[in-house]
Amino acid sequence: MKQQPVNISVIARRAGVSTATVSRTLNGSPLVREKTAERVRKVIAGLGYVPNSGARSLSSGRSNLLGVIISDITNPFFPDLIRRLEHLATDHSYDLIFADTDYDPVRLEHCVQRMMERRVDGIALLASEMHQRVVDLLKRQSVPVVALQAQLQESRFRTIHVDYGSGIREAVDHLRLGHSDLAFIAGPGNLWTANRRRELFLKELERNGLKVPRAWLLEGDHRADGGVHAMRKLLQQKRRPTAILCSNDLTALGALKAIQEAGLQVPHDFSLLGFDDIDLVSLVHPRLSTIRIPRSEIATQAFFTLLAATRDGLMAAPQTAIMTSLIVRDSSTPPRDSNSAKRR
Amino acid sequence: MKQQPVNISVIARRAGVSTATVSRTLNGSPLVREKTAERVRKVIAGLGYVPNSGARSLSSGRSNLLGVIISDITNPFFPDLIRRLEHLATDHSYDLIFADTDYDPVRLEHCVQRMMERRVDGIALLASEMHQRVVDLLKRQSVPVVALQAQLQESRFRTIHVDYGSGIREAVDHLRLGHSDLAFIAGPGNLWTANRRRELFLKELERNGLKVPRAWLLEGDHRADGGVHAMRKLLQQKRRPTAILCSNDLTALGALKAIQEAGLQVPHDFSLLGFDDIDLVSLVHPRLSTIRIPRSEIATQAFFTLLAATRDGLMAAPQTAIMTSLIVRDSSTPPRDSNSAKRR
DNA sequence: AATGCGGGTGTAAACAGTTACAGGAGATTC
DNA sequence: GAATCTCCTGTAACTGTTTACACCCGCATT
Repeated sequence: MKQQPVNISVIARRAGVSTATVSRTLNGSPLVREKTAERVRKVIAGLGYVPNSGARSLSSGRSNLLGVIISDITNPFFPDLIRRLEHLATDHSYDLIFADTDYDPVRLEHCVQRMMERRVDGIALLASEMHQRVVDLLKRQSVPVVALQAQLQESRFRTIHVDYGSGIREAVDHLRLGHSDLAFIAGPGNLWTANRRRELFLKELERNGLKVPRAWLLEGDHRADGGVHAMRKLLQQKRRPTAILCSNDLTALGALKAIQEAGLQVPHDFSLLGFDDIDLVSLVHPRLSTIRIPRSEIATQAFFTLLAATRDGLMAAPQTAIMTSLIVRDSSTPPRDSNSAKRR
Repeated sequence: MKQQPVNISVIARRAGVSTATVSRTLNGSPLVREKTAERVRKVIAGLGYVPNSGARSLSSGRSNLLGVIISDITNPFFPDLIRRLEHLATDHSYDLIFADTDYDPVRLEHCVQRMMERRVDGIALLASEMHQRVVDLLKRQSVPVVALQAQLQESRFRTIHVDYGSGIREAVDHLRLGHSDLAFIAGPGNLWTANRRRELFLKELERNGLKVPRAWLLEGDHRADGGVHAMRKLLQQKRRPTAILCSNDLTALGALKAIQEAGLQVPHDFSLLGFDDIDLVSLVHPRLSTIRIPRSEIATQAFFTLLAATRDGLMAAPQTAIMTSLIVRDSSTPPRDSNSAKRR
């Protein structure tokens, strides 16, 4: 004697109405008399009925699911982003299905495939280790996509434009006055966003008549370890830079660790700059100066872009560029000519 | 002229078979002749057909979805856990739907509700701000649940038993030899796990004939800020402890920051111990000693417990207790009588 | 009295799969 | 030569909702 499942028709029978009326009540349709709706709601509460969203999306064509794909949830930049996204989503009665590619393009492909099987209403593609296969997959189905990069020129994909340049300019301006020997620890070579940052950094230096020796242009992996290793390599060289800019904060934290292990000090021996402005950087000692990327704005823009793409298709989001900016803390010496009031 | 959707019957028609055969091919049933399956697969690839998992779970009764609920993805303890869980899930062709309660019992309730609507095959309840309403909700539906706490005695819920005691014992033993003035910065009072840790800590001290003055028993919030504030309060007191144990690593990091801001040093002025062993603690200077909770084991046990609960219902997981243990790094002075070889 | 209107409700056909059951075609057994 | 078995395939019922459409009823207009 299997207990019979509580579905919409059981509710309908018990409330003495049709399934249509129950459905309408559930969806807050104005086409139900308040008195009827009340009765239906009472039965629902009484039986502890929980609508089946699978069936729901099957017949309505909308899944109320959003897919989020990131490279590495272990990087504190992402949890924050996800949290914001999740709150936005649930506030609009969407659920989030989540995937971590671990920087692996093959995993990415599988993620996308699975999300399409779930018929997600949109995908926020916050990883940047792209693959042509993935792009093809996405193009084939017509699911809205927002990505963090301009790399996806495919018409249909909306992209969130982050202006790394503004922050990098401020950073170089900030350092230039006290330093002329700058090093850069880049991110992994297969990440679009990492390459972009390096590119802009070099371009900005050039604009200032500076040049980075090959040996001071290192590659990390956007994790702390990469920063440690790169910095150790830097410390082994006879000639050393006086300031170091990193492709992200974790890298900078790793570099800081390597510096401290070597018995040296920041900012006395090196000025150090991160990128992202994760909360962590103001927790360590000295607190890191960094280029802030406003995560919350990214989440907001990603979400509403997707929302706009699903609802009717009208009203595209404003799509303003997201600006980055320098946050000066304690890991970088202020330019020599700054007034002493700025020192702590 | 709307383009017609590619569904299973289109595939069937094109391949000259019935939908049943396509379905069977899709699910790798041995009841299809290899030659037929091959033909079907070719058509599928040709049309770029993506099965609809909503419809799938509607008729099969299994959603291949797992829900994960945590309190605060911003706490580095969780991303790691989630990552592991996600990898396990995708390896077994499950998807993860994710929710962050933000320590709010009401959010928790909504999460659970939404997950039940999705007909998840199981819920990993990794948050501990429980509510009777939630328990009732879960009891009503018969969805498998694993929780991180013994609080849920409801027969049906599987729980993962983490033995905080073992690590705490080691920690107190470690500190006892050099210190007798211990303070504890607890977690938020509505968290079961936090209360448990405090309780066990006090019990362990008592066992050693020690006692914590009321003023040295502070409450944090399991974030860095809480640690900072608690530590500042501690620093204002005339009489100060010589060692501080914290309810989690973020709290300890906050405390460390407050100590350093006050111009004091760890471990010279205070020994400091964290809890969790997030990667971060070996990134700061000095690296924190801490009580390790093996996250990966928790994820593994959670996942396989759920898996066992869905598949047939047989073979319950081993359910061994997960042991915690002390990891000594640089933030705690070794006991006075230890030989000097241990110093760095 | 006929017509129109609109709010509230029911009927039944989708939606896209899975799967119990039936059955056909060969091969094997009696 | 019939019965049985095995392997493969098809038919159709079923999963739980949404929603287009039809309909009814009471009221206001003509």
